[in-house]
Amino acid sequence: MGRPPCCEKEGVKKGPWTPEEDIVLVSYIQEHGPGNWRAVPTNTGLMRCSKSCRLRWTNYLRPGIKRGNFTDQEEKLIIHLQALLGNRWAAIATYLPERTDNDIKNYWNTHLKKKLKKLQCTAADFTQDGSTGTATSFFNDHHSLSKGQWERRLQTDIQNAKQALSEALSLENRKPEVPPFSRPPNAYTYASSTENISRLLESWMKSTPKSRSRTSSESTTESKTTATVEKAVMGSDHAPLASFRFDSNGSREMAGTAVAPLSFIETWLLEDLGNVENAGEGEEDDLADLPLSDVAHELFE
DNA sequence: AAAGCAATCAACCGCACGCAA
DNA sequence: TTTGCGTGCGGTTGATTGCTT
Repeated sequence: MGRPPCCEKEGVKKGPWTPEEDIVLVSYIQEHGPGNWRAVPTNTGLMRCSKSCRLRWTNYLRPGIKRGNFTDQEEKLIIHLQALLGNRWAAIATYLPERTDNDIKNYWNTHLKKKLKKLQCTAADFTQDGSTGTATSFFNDHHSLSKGQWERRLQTDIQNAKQALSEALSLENRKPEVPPFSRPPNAYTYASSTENISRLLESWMKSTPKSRSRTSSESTTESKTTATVEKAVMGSDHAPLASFRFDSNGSREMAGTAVAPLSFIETWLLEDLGNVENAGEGEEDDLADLPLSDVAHELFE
């Protein structure tokens, strides 16, 4: 009884993906579109679990993924949304379409948690001093409540967020543009995948043999890998577009790539954060001074 | 230069959910 | 209604990298 494993454990490769495997996966998805992941290892010959293939695609190879340092705005948005939604990383990631839930989760666990903890200590110090430091309000808002009150409030927050999200989505649905990730598979372009892999290969090749262990076959093929990727991904019936992002009112421009238009709630959050940012100095204190619940109640009631 | 430690992040694991038969 | 499958999600792990001593 019980569910069978998603794949046979024996003969399944684990660990980091090689560029060659990435090529195979991207080429396959380029042809068939994402989905039906169980069939991917069988049809591609990849010795990978279907889940592993899906994860590799969604977290790394998928078009439009931005990697690298989080901007101040992104950071604040994550903090804001985490306070509102809790550890619902997938939901949070919908407001940062260029970041994966995994990325956000990692960033939260490695950077933001510590940062907020530090802030919490600072806030406690402020409170003890009898001052009304800005960092206190957020934490007082949540921590002074009893557990039951806090949970009810959280439920309300979640409800509000859901409502806001559906409103935002309905607003976006009226626009001709459709977010890239909600497009049917055939509407995807894979230029960004090429860029992703090229970037990946570049960094991979830049690393010294000392810093990165690899097989001899990998090292002999690396010089031609980038070209192979380009060929594999670009040399197909799917004409690679320069960008799958859109440029319209409210969109952002990043590294020459137009970014999807801001949703209603995202705009609101960023505006709010912008105000906080401009309100004065002591950014870290201001960070924690986001009256989430109250604003949400006022805004969405 | 080398060893030890901490930080980071890609990837894995297991559970939950939705849907079709 | 039940069952099985495919997929999504969040927590956790472990390899790698960078920093400190």
